[in-house]
Amino acid sequence: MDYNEYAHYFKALSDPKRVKIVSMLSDKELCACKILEEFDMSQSTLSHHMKILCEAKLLQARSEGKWIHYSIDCDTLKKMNDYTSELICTTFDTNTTERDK
Amino acid sequence: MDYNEYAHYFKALSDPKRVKIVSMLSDKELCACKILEEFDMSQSTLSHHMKILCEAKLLQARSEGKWIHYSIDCDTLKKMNDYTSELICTTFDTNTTERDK
DNA sequence: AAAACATATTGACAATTATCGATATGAGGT
DNA sequence: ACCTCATATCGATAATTGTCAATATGTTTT
Repeated sequence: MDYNEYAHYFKALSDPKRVKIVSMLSDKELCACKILEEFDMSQSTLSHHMKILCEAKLLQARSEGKWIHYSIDCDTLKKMNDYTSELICTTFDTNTTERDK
Repeated sequence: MDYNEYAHYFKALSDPKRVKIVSMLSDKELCACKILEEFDMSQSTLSHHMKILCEAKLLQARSEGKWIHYSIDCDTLKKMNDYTSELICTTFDTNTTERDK
């Protein structure tokens, strides 16, 4: 387990605006200008957030003319999902006493 | 969707040491002193990290004598898991062209 | 070539964070 | 009562982060 790698993924989602951006991309790809419309934030700030999400590989970017289309990088999301799955499955159940087992 | 709530969860795991702490608790509960043994960190710093994890409800604490036993809060982990699951399932597949469909 | 549009980068600043040593609290053991 | 152990809190500091305005880069349109 590379703790740094996972912390990097989670850090990318540690800001509510970035959570919203990723959620907006759940079922489609969008260019930055469309994403910006949903926020009260400067263009440079959004660009900064997109960079963080791409560098953490939560998003992937696809250039087309003057637009850059962003979408979710499923491989990374699957890794995050697997991580939390394992924590749930193997967790010691503190709500169950020895007697109950 | 409360973006603040989810950002709070993810923020708690945005530090590699906290990822390690949560992983250590994947199959058992541990007191802070046992966790501290695995780190090169002061006791006050660990206490700070435990507070962040508990306040984000990723961990729960159980007092017993002079010890405090920490364990994973499954409800929150399930929420995080569900969030990433939805992003994976409903994601627009950018690796598939219109022609392929 | 110039204007317009989409995005990235730079430089600055305030707010937040991780860290430590020192100290406080609180529970058991002697 | 005192000492020890486990944990929390406080105060300080260096590093990181989110934000903006200004500017740069690159593409399309006129």
